[in-house]
Amino acid sequence: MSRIVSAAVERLRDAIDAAFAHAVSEGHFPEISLPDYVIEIPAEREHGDFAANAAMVSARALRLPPRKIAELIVEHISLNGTMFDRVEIAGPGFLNFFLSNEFYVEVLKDVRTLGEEYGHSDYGQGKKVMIEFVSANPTGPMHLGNARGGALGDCLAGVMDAAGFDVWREFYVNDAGNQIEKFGYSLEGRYLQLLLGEDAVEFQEDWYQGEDITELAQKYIDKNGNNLVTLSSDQRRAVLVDFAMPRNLERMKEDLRKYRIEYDKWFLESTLHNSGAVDETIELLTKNSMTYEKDGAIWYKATEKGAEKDEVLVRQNGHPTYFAADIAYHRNKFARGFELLIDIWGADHHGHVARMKGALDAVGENGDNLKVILMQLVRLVKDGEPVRMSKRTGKAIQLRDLLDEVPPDAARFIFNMREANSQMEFDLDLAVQQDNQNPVYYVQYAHARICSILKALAAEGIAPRECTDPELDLLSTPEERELIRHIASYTGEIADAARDFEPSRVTRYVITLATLFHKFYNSCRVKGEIEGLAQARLTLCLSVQTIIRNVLTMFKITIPESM
RNA sequence: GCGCCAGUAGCUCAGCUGGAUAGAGCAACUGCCUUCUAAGCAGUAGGCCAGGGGUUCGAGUCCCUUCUGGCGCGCCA
Repeated sequence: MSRIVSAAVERLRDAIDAAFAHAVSEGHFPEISLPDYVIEIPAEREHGDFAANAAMVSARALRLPPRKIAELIVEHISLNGTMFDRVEIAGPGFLNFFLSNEFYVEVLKDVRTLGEEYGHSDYGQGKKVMIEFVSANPTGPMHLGNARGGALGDCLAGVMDAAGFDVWREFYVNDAGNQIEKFGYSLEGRYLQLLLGEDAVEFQEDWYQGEDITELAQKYIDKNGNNLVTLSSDQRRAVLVDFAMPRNLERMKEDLRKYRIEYDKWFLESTLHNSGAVDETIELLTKNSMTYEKDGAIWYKATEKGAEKDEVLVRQNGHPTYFAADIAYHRNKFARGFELLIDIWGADHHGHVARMKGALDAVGENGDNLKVILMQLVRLVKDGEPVRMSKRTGKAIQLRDLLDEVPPDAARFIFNMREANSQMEFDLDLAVQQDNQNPVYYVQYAHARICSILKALAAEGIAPRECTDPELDLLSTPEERELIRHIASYTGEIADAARDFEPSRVTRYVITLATLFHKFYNSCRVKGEIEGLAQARLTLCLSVQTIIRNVLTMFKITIPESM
């Protein structure tokens, strides 16, 4: 478990607190406790490796100028046993601390020891977390939003796993309810039109218009002919849905596999209806006085939980709504032992979030244990122009269209460069480019370069070996120091990304790591240096290589040895 | 009308619980390969952080307000 940075900060804080207490005991300060202060990494290198604002935040309480307080703290501080060897007072009263050689040496030894475990932590304490993502309707192909949701959910799962959560990936299949009804009518319509002619059925406007429906109907005919024509409409639709939906699901699984997404479970909504879980949930809400009847429907008192209006649970026609089933589904998740539920939804569902949390409270669960990540829309751009339609089908861009053009490496990486909650532009030209500015290549290239160094040295009979502390101390150029500091912050970055449910933090982290490595590469050589320094730099290269591998593995992106 | 999200360089976006002179990539211009991969690096230029108030030692960050954009407000999901 790499805790070097947090341990360093912790010990620094202890030292500052002790210095303050010491100064109080000598009567320099009144007997008050030090207010909360921050230890952070300053923007400017000259301002040290870490800076504390303790003197400034306590100025008012102590009725002393910040710089005077800072001076007294510095006079009484002991840096023995910390990872720092120097402190300066700067600006309005910042305490700027400088890391000692010991820190840099320890970081590199840590990465070497931990290897592929480097970056992992017990931040999540083994908490069982379910990430439900994509969950596209099985009535048709997946769209571009599903592409973003897939990359986001799968990579978040990787981050949470690394941060010490017990992660489960799930896809909720809406194989019941209204849209399945509509799916049935749509299939039936096309089926009859194909056999009896266009005018046999009036194809309703709100049915599924996509060509995939016609294709499925045609497939059924190819296989079974016209055996449904004489059946009742109910029977016909049931047979067609039973035929078509598994095919749609299979196709979705196939597309997602191409996208390198595998789920622990595909959960069928129909099982909730069949098992009585939906009815039971409605009964429970009724028992808790959270429902009433109006206009022949059963309503949930959402307004009692702060919502603007109440919601229908059971329609006039006796069918439960999506909302009712969704409450039952989330109860089911908790019942299976998941302590934290993460749902990834399109931002157009934001109105549903508060309702869902409130409803979970209403059935005796804690709505706070549901975290909904809202994902803003993606705008596809090509040649600087927005792309709405697929060239191939003339219809809205599908996940499949995207993967036809963009390699999964690039798609997964680019979708995770932006925060979920920001509208993003997906530049097709950039994603497709194999040969220049594509950010995923930038990172992969750093890895390939490291492999290349290793190969070049191996050709001269030089193999990496463990370095002594004095040898690692040789890594003292600004580029080397900067790189090592960034390496040290990796574990914390993973934990922060898990805390914020933001895998994009890790993406940006690894881009910066690649940048710092490329800078190092351009200013320092490995091959040809004296043996000790060459080995120390080799250790540094291997550390970078380890982290790039860990990140790309976590994000399921390929790791090329040469490019 | 009400609600949610956003507005930072020409473009796409960072800016961690408020901290010191606001950053990166792309696009533009200038340099760097007889030496470990130039898919790289160094440099120049580019900003009233949408506008206006406020909170405080200190605001891109917090509060109020106006403007602009996206999305919601179904017995759809």
